[in-house]
Amino acid sequence: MAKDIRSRIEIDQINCEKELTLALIGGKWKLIILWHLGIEGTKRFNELQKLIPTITQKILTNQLRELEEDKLIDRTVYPVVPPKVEYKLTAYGESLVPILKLMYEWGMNYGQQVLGRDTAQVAESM
Amino acid sequence: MAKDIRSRIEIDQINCEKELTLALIGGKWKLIILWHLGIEGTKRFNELQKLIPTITQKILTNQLRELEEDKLIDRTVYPVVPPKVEYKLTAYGESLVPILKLMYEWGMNYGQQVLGRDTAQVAESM
DNA sequence: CCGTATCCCTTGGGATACTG
DNA sequence: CAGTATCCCAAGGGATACGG
Repeated sequence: MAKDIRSRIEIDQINCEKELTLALIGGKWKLIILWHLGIEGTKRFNELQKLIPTITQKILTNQLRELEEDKLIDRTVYPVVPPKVEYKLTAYGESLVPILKLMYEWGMNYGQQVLGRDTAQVAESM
Repeated sequence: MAKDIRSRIEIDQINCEKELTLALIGGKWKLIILWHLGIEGTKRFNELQKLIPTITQKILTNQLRELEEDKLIDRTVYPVVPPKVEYKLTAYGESLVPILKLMYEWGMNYGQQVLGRDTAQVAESM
């Protein structure tokens, strides 16, 4: 059911479908989350937390919930103690990866040419 | 000089270069502005205002200023009365258009499949 | 381990009015 | 025509603490 999604992103206020895309990836941490899941595959909650040290638990949960609601990631709960929860991209999420890569390349170029920032080491670490 | 840009988008807090890209296009109206300038070419201030009826003058000015600061658009002032100001994409702005088109296509697909929204008429109007 | 529940605060965006 | 100048608001994000 798409009702929740519609309400979350206020679809009536979207002028064009590219803004819908932006609305889905526009959260402060969503790009990194999608990137890690896209490049490195399935991750547990605390693995993501280690990969993104400055995010708080609450916000990580929040961002993951929204991505799940928007059908970009899947959440799998294993009924064990202690809890184990895994996140991975859906087909929709996967189809977004090429765009993320383009954004990455464009941003790297821009960073070097306009900001004079060499991003080689960042590129490696991601 | 890139100092202003750095400070505006708080470059230290960018984890990866795709977030830099997001930071540049992430304003509420920037995608539409870039789109119009990219597809239809140079526009005057009030032409943009007519194309985006629900934006206020202040916000339009603000978004245009930021895009200009970030070297994505050029602003040309003609010293005439009444004033005439034209906006158009820079080379950097142009290089962003393919990404916008991908976002547009992805969003249209997503809209149809996940939200069940037929976006044909929107597509025509843009 | 993987979350919720509170409380707080900044920032982006907006309504409105005025001006060279 | 193309802007500033004020004032205002809601929402997203964050610090911290607690729970199954």
